[in-house]
Amino acid sequence: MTIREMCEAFDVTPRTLRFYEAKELLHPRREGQRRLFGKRDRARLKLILRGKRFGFSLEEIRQLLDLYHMDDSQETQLRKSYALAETHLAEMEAQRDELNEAIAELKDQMAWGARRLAELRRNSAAG
Amino acid sequence: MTIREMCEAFDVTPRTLRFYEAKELLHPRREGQRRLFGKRDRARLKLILRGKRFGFSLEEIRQLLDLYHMDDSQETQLRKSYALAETHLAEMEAQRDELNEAIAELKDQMAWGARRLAELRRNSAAG
DNA sequence: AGGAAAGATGACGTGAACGTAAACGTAACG
DNA sequence: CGTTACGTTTACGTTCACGTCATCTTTCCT
Repeated sequence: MTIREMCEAFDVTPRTLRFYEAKELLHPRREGQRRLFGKRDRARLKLILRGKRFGFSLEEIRQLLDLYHMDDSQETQLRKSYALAETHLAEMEAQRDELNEAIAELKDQMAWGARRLAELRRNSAAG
Repeated sequence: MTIREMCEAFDVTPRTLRFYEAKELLHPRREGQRRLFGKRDRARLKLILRGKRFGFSLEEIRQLLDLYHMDDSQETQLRKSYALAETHLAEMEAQRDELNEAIAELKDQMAWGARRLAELRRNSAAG
């Protein structure tokens, strides 16, 4: 996959992909001097963009990415990755819980607003 | 509440609070020239920090904040706020769903890692 | 061969969200 | 009455995550 195809598939700019490579979040292979993105790169980019939406920094994401290819690691590295994963999992679950709470509160506020609107409508109908 | 108390209560710096005021996210009243933060400011700051954790920009948060005091608004403003709230609610629910998916995937990866670790342990015990 | 299109590198620019330092006010303490 | 502590404004500095040229190859088309 060329850089352009990659950009269209994920709605990012070439600059972004080169930037991610410079930051070692992506490692496209080269054909001559051109970048070629494979299946693995697409999987990683998907995770990167997801991580961003959750508010993780690129550096945090870079570490997280290693968790998704713990394949050929030594036990020491595997343990480190696993521990990091536990931390991040806890963070994500906490964030989900807080998000649910925020959603509930926002719904409350909206219900209140809806009542106010209905009330205003009744008054204008009466007036 | 003084700025210092506020900082300790929410673990932010004075600079941050002044910055939020400059951006019109907070409106502490003044005693002479000193800032005094009330209950309302604490509620707002809580929402600000929450919003940040969910990846919203300060400008987005500023708009969201108005949703939480739709009290004395006119119908037109109330409708606008309500519509904005619906948009944000949808975003937050989408984010929650994606977060749940991400959590599930990460758990899968960790289960896989756990199996690898167990396997390595068996091998070293055998060796 | 000539020229547009796509991709690469390098360098500088930018907006968001603060950090940090300078210079000043003031209120309490010894 | 000095100084210590906390607060203020103003202004410039910094980090992150890219955007935006400028310049240079490589490739593809006619």
